[in-house]
Amino acid sequence: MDIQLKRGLLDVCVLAAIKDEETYGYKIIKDMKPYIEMSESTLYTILKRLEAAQMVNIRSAEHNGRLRKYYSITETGLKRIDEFRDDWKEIMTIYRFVSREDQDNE
Amino acid sequence: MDIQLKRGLLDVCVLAAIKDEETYGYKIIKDMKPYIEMSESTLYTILKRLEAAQMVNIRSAEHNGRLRKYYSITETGLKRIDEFRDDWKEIMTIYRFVSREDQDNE
DNA sequence: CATAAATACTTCGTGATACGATGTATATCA
DNA sequence: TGATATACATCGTATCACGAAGTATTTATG
Repeated sequence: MDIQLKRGLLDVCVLAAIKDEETYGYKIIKDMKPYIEMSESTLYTILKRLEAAQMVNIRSAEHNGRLRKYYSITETGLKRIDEFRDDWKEIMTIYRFVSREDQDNE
Repeated sequence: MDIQLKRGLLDVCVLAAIKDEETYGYKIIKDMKPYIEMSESTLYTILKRLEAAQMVNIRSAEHNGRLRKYYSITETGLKRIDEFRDDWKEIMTIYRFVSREDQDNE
């Protein structure tokens, strides 16, 4: 998929992946793969950004002798998903504008 | 609307605005205003980009003593709109992923 | 046992691009 | 006369997705 088209989607996708359960970076990438793909460098950048915006909480915990960072969503993060649903209405309007057929032919 | 969300949409919106009739920059902005807003600097950058990609043709003509640049869409430009429709299917999948409700509550 | 692959996270540099600010120039309107 | 609309252009900046590369451990695979 076009990289520019992904830009407004990725943040909210990651939030959606975290929404239901505390999870960690590597798992997020695998969970989202059927829907949208992103590189590791992208994901960890996004997670940092979401933390700075206080949309996720981070907890470090040992797993198999290694530290793993677990992410959970915050109220602000949930609000962000709701806002996306509002944006979606605008996007649908745009989509109809772009994909409309000419009145005359067909 | 979130600036990042617009990024993949703007190019194809401009193409859609040009699709039906030869038009010019200032008019495009006004035509699209109900659907999506963009600054003039953004629009003219996009038009240049679309020209470089041979998705639009440019014709300069005098209007009221001033030069005005008229844009029309090319085959490549029409193809770009079609490709966007394919991308749209992926976007819908992503939307469903983001906006799904939890299975348990509600 | 050695080597490869998977897991897990990090840092760095780059390229694409939307925008505000600013500039230029003419026409129209109050 | 001054403001507003029309019409296009240039420049610098901030955001951000990505590939490349690095670190380190665990788990196959031969």
